[in-house]
Amino acid sequence: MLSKKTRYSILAMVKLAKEYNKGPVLISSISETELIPKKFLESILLELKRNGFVNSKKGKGGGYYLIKSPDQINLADMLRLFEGAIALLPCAAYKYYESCGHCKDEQTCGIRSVIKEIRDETVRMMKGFSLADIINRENDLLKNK
Amino acid sequence: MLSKKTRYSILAMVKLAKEYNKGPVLISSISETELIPKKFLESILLELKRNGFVNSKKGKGGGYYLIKSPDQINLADMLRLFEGAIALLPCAAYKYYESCGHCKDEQTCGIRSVIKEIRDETVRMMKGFSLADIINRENDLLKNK
DNA sequence: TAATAGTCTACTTAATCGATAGATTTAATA
DNA sequence: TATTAAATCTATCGATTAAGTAGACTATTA
Repeated sequence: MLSKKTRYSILAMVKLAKEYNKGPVLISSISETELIPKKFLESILLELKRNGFVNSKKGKGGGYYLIKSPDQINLADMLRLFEGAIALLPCAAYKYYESCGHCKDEQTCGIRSVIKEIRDETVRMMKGFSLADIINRENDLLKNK
Repeated sequence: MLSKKTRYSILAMVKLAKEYNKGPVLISSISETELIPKKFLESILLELKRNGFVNSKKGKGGGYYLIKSPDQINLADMLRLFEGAIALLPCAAYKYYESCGHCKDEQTCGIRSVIKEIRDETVRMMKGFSLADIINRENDLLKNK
């Protein structure tokens, strides 16, 4: 299950994607519409900024905004930031690889092998979902209602 | 990432699967070959027993053994025991459903919709991997080495 | 009945999660 | 230039969970 931090970051990013190219969005505006504790959201947005997802403008008329276009940001990127590895085991991860410290030979470990297979498919799916896809999905669901 | 508890339980179950129909296996034997702290392993096996995965025999010649055959126990079942929901969001879970408390209308929430899609595929994959599959995989990897 | 092996209760310790408070810096505008 | 609006930084906090340990107890069987 995703942490609140990750959930909040996704909610915030989708919100910013909806306001893409419409100027900066206030923290307090995101906080209110998405029901996220303001102070907590501040720290999340700051981290998103440090990692190149968003940018901000200080002072009057300031706020946060997406740097890249909504179809250039996918779920896999966002999850990795706050959750770390996508794989279920460290020995099956690429970007966050670590030995599990249990099996004698990683190359022939059956557990690792199947977990890797799951990981590969999960990453493939997550990369296939961008912020733009999520917004389109929402519009489709509204239409067919 | 899976908790140590879950990892240890998978290691222990695979071990028991390898010894299926060969009589009870000692906690200390599992602890030693799989490098799992004994006391911690005790509590894990107890929980696996309470949940119908294994059974035990006390006294001399005792130990733990699988109840069901290794091809009848899959990854999804095992993960759910110690990790809870497989879905990344509570609103996308079946067996552990909870409202997320953020969107106005769950039926048209784009985030939930894509997370559900990922969940469905993940569960499908996990159900496809049994303890027997993991052991077969290991044998295949050894053969092709 | 002695030895063996699982079971139960109760801790402990460290890390992480979720969140808040308050002071500071930056920028726009009146 | 003073005022105000925003983001930023530092620091801390309480609650929960993860990981693991200790030790007494119970059941089995040779």
